[in-house]
Amino acid sequence: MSDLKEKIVQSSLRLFSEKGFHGVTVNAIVEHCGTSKGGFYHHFKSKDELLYVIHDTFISYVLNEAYDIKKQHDEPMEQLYEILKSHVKVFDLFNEHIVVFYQESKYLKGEYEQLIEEKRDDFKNIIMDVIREGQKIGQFRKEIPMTITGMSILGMVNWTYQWYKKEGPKTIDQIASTYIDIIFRGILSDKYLSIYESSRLYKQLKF
Amino acid sequence: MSDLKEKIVQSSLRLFSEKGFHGVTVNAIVEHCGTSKGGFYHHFKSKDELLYVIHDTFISYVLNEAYDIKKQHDEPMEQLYEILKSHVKVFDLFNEHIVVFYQESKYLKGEYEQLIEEKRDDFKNIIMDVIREGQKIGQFRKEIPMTITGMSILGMVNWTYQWYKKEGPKTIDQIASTYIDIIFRGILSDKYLSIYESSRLYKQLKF
DNA sequence: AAAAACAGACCAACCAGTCGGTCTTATTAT
DNA sequence: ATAATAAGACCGACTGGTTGGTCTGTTTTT
Repeated sequence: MSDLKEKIVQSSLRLFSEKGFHGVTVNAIVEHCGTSKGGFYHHFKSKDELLYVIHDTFISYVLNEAYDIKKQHDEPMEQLYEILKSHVKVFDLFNEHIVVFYQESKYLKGEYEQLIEEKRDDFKNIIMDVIREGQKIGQFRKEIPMTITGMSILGMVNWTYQWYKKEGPKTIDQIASTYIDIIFRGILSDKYLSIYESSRLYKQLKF
Repeated sequence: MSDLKEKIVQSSLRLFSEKGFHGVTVNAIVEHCGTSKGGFYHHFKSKDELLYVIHDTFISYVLNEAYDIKKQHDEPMEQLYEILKSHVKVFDLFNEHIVVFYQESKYLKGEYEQLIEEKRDDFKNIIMDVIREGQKIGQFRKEIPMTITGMSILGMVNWTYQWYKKEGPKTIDQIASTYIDIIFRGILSDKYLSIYESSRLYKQLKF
């Protein structure tokens, strides 16, 4: 990716995450990074394409992480643990991407919308599969509905974008640890809760 | 509130929640509810004021509910239980308000923004106070940080707007029950977890 | 008769995107 | 090596359509 294109993405991330997609004009973007309309439209077909690129960069990264983790671990408990840990860390790496992703995805047009939705669903399904499998083999409690459990976890984690600030008092590791601990107590079966509490996983957590 | 004003709010709720604030023109709204520009601007100073009214209706309701519950119960555990139960139910009553509230609040201007932010903070503080008090008297686990715990809960619950559909397979009561169960297992101290599990509160839950 | 409720043509501002042109870098021909 | 040429990168004035909001006038209610 050329220097200018990267610069445009960075500027727009900053501006979009602050003022929203519709609160930022193309002129504002090119001014912010010291280029021109011509420069912008040389690298992007439209403002909508820029929005898509931002979305895709983020969701592709998250999705690949999840795939990798699922390959490297085979216990649902460990898979969930690692996915959560990795996914929360993304809030440090892709802070601005995430704000845009969750605030502006409604404004993705046509094909762009579909492409992102697919990957978004893929990620959701990975989580759901982990939970289903975990319930099946008795690691997770069977009495609570899978879908709601999955959405609870996603909600707790994804909501982070609403309040997390890099300069804030809590590190991203503390946040991840707290999430994991609440969730694991909440959804692990009694048997596996005690296994978990005496395991390496639990000891890694830092509050 | 006059008939037409109510109609305008209803139409705009429908349209905003589907297409977003910037995806809907004032003309689209007046067309949808069979009035005119004149009719619209007779009742609202601006499109921005309409957005504010929608925000305020919702957050004021939620806030009052929380205040009432805090008065009627004095145990943090019960307060949290009732607030969660009531707050989740709001997704049935104010489905469209909520979508607009969480998607478009960035576009509130000037004073409107401040007014809403205040009430939003008030609500957050109520939750935080309940958790702080609960930790202090030993109902909630002390080892996990209060702020993150609070935001976890808010996240899990608020995220509901992203996926809940009235026609969906899960009732709002099932969802509330699942949230409460996961959260209570996650944050209650061992002593109070067993109290909770043999209490009336637990028996009310329906998965 | 006066005030409030509503209608709809009109306007001014704004903004995504275009287009002809310039400058810089890469490629080819001599 | 150098001139000639092509290609890519970038500039910025301009445009055409859109949209929030206004204004004058009409109807309905008090």
